[in-house]
Amino acid sequence: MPELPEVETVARGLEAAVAGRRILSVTLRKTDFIDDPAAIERELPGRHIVRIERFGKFMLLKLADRVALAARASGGTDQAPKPVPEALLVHLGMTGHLAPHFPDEPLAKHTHVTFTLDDGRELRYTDARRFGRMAYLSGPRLEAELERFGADPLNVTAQEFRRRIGARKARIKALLLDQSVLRGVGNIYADESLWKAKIHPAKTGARLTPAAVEALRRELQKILLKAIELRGSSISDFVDAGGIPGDYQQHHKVYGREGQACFRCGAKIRRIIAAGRSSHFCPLCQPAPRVRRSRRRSLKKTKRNRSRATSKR
DNA sequence: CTCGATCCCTGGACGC
DNA sequence: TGCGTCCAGGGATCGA
Repeated sequence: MPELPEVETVARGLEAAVAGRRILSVTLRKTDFIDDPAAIERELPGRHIVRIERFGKFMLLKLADRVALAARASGGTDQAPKPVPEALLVHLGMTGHLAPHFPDEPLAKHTHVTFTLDDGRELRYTDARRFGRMAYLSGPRLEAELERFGADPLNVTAQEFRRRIGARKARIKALLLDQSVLRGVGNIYADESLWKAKIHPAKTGARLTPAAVEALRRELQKILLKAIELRGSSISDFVDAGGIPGDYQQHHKVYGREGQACFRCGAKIRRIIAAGRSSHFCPLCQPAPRVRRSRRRSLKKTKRNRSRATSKR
């Protein structure tokens, strides 16, 4: 499942493989994961991909600025029009792949988009579950879309991390997964960094000590960098733009290790659902937060459950 | 503001 | 072998 390190790996591979290429034509098949399919068919043919960047879990295929190209072609003008940023956003979801292929390679199952390139190759997007997303955006709409997301976990400062985490009443696991808090962290790296920082996933941000918050930031960054170095985790069918799996899954300490011994203390790794996702942790190294439940609240809950049960009949 | 529930989707694991 | 069932999960959305 592509998270920050996996997306970074694919983006780097695509940067090396297709940056500078021109898109000749677009073929769409299933389009229910595309924001505006007609815009892609209309805007992309003829455009140069200048570079590929990662933004959170998105890849941005930046397109050559039209105005600059037009100005250069006409030998310049008296005014200098402001360049309008344009990009194709690609989110790989759970099972998305974006990779160049030779046209004689058979079309893989679930290939939904093909970009024919000016060197004869095809950039193909396949996605079995179609949890991914694709969108062509430009100008203010592109900027507005990117503004929805939080800090890049690799660059976030201690101060900003503390501001985004330390004052929140939500569970730390939910905060790490919330893309408007941090962009790029998913379930694997959330669990791995919480284990390393010895923080229980159900602890709230506000109940973490400043030292714990900073430890989490540092461990998260170290883990993400190491995972990028190993070209990501291949736990389902993740492969990079060249079809090669990553190696970081061999370094997972808790993810997918339910019932196995903690590498630190030997206790059995447990799995709970937090923020609607399975969360793997060590019950000894990552002690559960003390639940301070008021009597009033527990009564309320009982009452509500009872009324819900009766309303069913 | 935060929560859980629900939906989207398909392949793979598992039980019989 | 083949069927049914459950589960995985990122993100949007809704109601509490």
